[in-house]
Amino acid sequence: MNHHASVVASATVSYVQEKYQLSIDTETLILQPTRKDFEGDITLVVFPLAKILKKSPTEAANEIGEALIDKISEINRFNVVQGFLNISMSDSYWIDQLKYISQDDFFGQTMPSDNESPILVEYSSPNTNKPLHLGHIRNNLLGNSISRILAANGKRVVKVNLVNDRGVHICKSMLAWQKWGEGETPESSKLKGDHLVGKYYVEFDKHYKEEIAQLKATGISDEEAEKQSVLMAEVREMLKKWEDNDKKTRQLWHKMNNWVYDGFHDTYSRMGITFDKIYYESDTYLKGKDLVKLGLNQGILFQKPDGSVWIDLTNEGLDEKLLLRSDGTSVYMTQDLGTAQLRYNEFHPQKMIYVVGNEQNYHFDVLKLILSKIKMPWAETIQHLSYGMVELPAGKMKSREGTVVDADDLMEQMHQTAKQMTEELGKTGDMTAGEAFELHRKVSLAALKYFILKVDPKKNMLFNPAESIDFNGNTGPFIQYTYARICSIMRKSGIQLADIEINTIQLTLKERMIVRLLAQFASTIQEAGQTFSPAIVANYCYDLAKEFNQFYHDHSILQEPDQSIRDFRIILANQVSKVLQTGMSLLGIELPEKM
RNA sequence: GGUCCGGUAGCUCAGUUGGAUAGAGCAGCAGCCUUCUAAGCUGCGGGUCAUAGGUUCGAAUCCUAUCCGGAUCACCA
Repeated sequence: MNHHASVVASATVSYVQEKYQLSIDTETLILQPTRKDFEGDITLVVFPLAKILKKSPTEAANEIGEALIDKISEINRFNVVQGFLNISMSDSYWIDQLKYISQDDFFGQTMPSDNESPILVEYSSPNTNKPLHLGHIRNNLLGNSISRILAANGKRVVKVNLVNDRGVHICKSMLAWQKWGEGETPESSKLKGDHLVGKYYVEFDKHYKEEIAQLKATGISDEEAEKQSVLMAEVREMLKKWEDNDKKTRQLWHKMNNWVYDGFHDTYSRMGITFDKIYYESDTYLKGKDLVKLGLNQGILFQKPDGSVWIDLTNEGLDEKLLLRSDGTSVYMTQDLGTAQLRYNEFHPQKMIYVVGNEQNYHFDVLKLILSKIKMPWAETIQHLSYGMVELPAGKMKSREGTVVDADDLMEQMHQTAKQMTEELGKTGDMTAGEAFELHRKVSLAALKYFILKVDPKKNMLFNPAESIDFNGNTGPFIQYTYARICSIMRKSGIQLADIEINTIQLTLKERMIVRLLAQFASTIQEAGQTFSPAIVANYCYDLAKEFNQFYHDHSILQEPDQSIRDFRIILANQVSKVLQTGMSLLGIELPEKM
């Protein structure tokens, strides 16, 4: 709760206590920021109270309003509209708030406590058979931003990535390269490693489809054709060799995976994505079998006659789920059980967050259920942070059908757009080539990141490649621009902030609004941390920037003749820039000082 | 078919534990640069909050049903 809200809440509670001997909880009071059309800073919704006090809403509102003015010197005025008590805090209250905020270098953030156990955030988790696309961008940006938001809430965060570097799909790329690659390398083809490998993944699919079509032409069923496919048999053969540690297969696997890692490294560093620890599925894919054994011994799991192991979740409204194949090998779920335990043993985290698309909701429901059924005490530390798909106008992105928006291409394309727009606006006339490049980079990434992160994570979102991502309006560059404007004022003022202080002045409406918004920053970060939603931070930054731009338009700052007012406005502007900087950094967005 | 998620302006999205006349941006139209950066600001038009019931002082928000869209329910990961 914001400071002024809690002041009003506790005063109201104690008034009701004293006057009526009724004890009410501050939580039951409904307080909200006053709507713009009415005068006031905070509004108490009186209907529930009126009921308790057995008075009409208007009567109760007036009574409480009078009492608040009486009790609290920071409360100036109030007005009652229907059942709403609109309360105005005094100018000096808001000025004190700004003073307090501006003296706190880490305003809004909670300092980490050392002895607390960490929060693990798993995200990205790419496959090494194809380059990253827009869906991965959303995953990476969300994971990265949520990690930062949790850190700002005083949590110790460990960012982990589980690379899916083995399996049938990897073998498809390998086989295709072996058959048709003619020794092509990233160097010889001038292709980024991940794109080169992805090319052979698509290549495999093309040949495989042809083969199936030919087989089906002989009059057999789909299923039968897939069984008879020579290509697929070769892939399985390769996977078998890989599992048997066949030297040549492993060499090829290493070589191609390293190409991909080089490519991923470029993409990650361009996006500003980092990890504290990287797991490889090739190291962990055999784990989890001991947990299955435990479950069998406990009688939670059962074995079918063919030897396969299952769990029956029909009582929970789910289905039966396979945990070990009849040949004793493990499946996706088995591995995830194993890696969860591995991480628990390694970090003893208070929470393990998995940033994974909502298509895997079912998987994580089952994962948690199994763990709690076999009585792992840490089962409830697992949390699936489920986010929606990025859709194209034609529907879902599909790698094999080529309907994907490639991450590298998109970033490059946006960089070029930023460059073009910046030049049209004549912004880079006095910049060196290097400075201009940095600006284009920051602006284009801000546009992309903000575009993704401003949307509520759990919702699906749409990206239309035909329309370029905006640079005006509710966008990252808009917020950057606001920041750059303030930086410009600071440069021109020639003032050291330490040399000026805030005096008591009369505030304009806009000035009040901005201080009020600034004061909400701390609770915004908390809410974002609790709901795992960078969108809340993004929308807050937009509101603040918009409010400031309106203020900027009809208030002079440096030209203001009254020194107290001028100093106040300089500190106010500076504080807006600090909050924007912090807020945007939680989204992984950099702010340029000139643009 | 079962389960889960979603449906708010032409388009993309906000809308806090149920609260006042449902908000932004884009697109469209009309204005504002001799004055701290016009990537900005101001104004106009644009809505049956999918539909129908219910709960109550009060519903985009909660409940029920229906319609539409998506995901998922593999000895794939």
